[in-house]
Amino acid sequence: MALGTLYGKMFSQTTICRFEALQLSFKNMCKLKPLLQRWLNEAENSDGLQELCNAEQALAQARKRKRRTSIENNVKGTLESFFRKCVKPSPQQISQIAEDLNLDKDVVRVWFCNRRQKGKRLLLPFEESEGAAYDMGQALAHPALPAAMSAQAYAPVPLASPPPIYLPAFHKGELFPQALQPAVSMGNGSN
DNA sequence: ATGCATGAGGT
DNA sequence: CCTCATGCATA
Repeated sequence: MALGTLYGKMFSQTTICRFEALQLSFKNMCKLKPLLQRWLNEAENSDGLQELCNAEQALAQARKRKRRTSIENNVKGTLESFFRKCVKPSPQQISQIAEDLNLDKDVVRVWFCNRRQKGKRLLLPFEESEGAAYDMGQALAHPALPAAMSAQAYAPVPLASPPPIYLPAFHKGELFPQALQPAVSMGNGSN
């Protein structure tokens, strides 16, 4: 709220949380860091006193948002398997899947959109310069999945040497360290 | 902390 | 329709 009244930009608990957990895209984090850091600095030296800046949340949400449909776990599992076969199904395939699972077409479409987005925010940071425009959909989480995906940009791994490119179970905090460093110094309030 | 949703900007 | 940045609603 304070952030909003001070810089005009308001952030939700969701965004703050995802920022702290480094679960935003690399670009997104870079954009947000300066703002959050600036706010944090001022909030510290100012002896916390402007916290009282009114925050009228004229929740004039006249918009009728669709209620969050809850997908059952077993159904999610099925969707996951479909995703592994094809990360970007055609509208027709989506309709098909939707019918199979007895779900709304849009729900399935959005599920795939979100699934792809989820996969990207963790992998993108690894992409080094170069024109390495892989389409790596989900290299992590599946150390064993030679799927039939039309791998077109993957290393022409001969045979006999398991390529270590499948990063072993890593943690969010181990991703882009150069960006993490400055971020870490923000959180600890003691010293 | 996260899952499903919305909307803006692009094809 | 997609990607991306975001967030309401809920686990």
